[in-house]
Amino acid sequence: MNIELSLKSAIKQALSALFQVEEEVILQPTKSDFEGNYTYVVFALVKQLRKSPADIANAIGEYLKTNTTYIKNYNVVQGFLNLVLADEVWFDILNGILADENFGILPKNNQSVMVEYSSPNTNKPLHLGHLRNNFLGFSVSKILEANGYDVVKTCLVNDRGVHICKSMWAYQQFGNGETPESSGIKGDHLAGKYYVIFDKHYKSEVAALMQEGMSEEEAKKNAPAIKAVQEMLIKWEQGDKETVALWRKMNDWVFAGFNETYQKIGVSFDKTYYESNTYLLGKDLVEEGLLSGIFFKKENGSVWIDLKEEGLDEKLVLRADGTSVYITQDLGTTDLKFHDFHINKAIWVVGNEQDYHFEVLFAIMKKLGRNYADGCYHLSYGMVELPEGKMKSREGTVVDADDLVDEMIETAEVTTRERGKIDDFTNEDADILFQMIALGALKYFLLKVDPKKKMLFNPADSISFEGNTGPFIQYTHARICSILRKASSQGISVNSRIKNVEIAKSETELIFVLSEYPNAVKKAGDEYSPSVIANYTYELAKTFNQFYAEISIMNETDTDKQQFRLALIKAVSETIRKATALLGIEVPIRM
RNA sequence: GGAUCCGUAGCUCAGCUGGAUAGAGCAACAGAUUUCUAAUCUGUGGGUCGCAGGUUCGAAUCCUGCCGGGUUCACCA
Repeated sequence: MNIELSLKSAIKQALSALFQVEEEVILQPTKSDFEGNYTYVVFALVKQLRKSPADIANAIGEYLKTNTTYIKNYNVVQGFLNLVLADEVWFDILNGILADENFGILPKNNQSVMVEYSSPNTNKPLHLGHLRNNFLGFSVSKILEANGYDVVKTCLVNDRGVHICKSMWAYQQFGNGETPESSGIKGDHLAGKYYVIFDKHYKSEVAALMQEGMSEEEAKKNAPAIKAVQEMLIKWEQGDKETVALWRKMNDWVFAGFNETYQKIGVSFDKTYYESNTYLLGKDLVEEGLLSGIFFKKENGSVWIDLKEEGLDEKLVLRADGTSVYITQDLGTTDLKFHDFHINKAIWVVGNEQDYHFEVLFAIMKKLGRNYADGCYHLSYGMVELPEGKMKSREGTVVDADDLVDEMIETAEVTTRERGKIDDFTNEDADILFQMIALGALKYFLLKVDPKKKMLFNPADSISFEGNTGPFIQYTHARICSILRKASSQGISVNSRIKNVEIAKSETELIFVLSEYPNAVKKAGDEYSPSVIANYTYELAKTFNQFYAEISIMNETDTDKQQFRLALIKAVSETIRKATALLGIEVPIRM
């Protein structure tokens, strides 16, 4: 049963019967300082009914108490009607949750959505910012699935362009045939190494030219290294055998490196697009737009669109020389996505520095008459900053994803070993646990903050496993499993249907929080926000721990009470597991 | 300068579709373990919700202006 809906309709009925009014009923959880579970605010009715708030509230309360079975009691404070649910209701709710294998999974909505995330460049390894992106994308995919969508996870790899040629050229010049195997360096890091080497080399060339009297601007254009890279790009586009072979070789190293990282952090894709395949797309859309008069050509041959009516500006969609710009490609790939899959919506998980780009992209799609344009959404997330400021690759302040994960695993190991609770684990099981805790901590840390907001990554906080953290939630799950193991070892099984018993406040609170899980899933889906799930899960874990500190289960002599509590904590552990799964976090049965 | 996002406790963040005395975690301090995992729990202190107006019975929440900060405004991606 959904008590909230039942209550709402009962109140609606009361309003109609008592005052002959039709009103949308909004309920809120009662603040903990007051007695009650749900609160109805009556101020809005005062003017209309010309009665005092207290009179209205009392009348409704009395009506509910006599005409429904949900309400044990009520109290009125100012215009707030606080409703205390009848004991039976708690058992109904819990039985409903226990009987529903798919608790928190919304029915299929026959809609499908594509979530594009990660989308790395193949010239350097993943860093902390990518982790936020990957965790967000993966989690949002899971959340949308739980909201009834079919989800296609995609990754658009930026595997071509000037920046890729930079690492290629530097490797050609200074690589001496080094490979991941010969150097022991992970492929993506190896490519990144040469990207850095290029940058150094290029800078020294620029500096030398400036010494000779060239302006900085000129020097940057004329440095031999950058010219060589530009030539290389042209050769690549012409399909020059040697260039393409080098490109393929280095990209393969990078992909191998990325895959290793993806596997370790537990993200995956259903479909990978490569920009090397798609970068030419979009030109036919430019043609289309020109024909329909949505785009226009300037004297030099460049193609533009006027988006002033949309509150934007004029925007270039094709260069004078006929080559694509960034947005041209995106026009093409967007069409491709909707063509390849029968999707109703497409989501791009991309940092907020591209807000303008996506505004323009969607506006153009709409003008081109693509009826899917309204289903396009830019999940724009804020930057991850360090205590000393922004991450800057040039200043070496970038936090590398692989290094960070490894450090977290080490910390998890040290912290866990210290407690001495898993001394009997095999090394293999222990390693699985350390990784689970490390990633739980990291993912939770990055996901608990509203995606839209920029966030601070403080290394000291991120390795904390106490308080509002992933490991706290994992620990709570392990605690529950420990009790269930104890019950099982005593031959006590957990019934999936429980009897009504005397119930304590910490128990009703726990059931209340449990009952809100589907709301959290819905809200997280509507807002594309894993932080809603993270905050919910923390609330649930915290409420359980309060209950745990107060109420014993295995020492309970009343078997009905014990059964009730076992069923309750089982539901809690399962809900924790389901909720954390939506965040891409696993929970252990011991830790 | 235009556009856009943000500003809540010492720090990191919730709350923002208007509701009661603005909540958590960390840090500080004081307690709880012969009892199901103390990675836990209980308590104490800590706030002009950037500032000023406005709308309303009621504003952290909505509107306007200002102050402070981020991002963006390439024939780069």
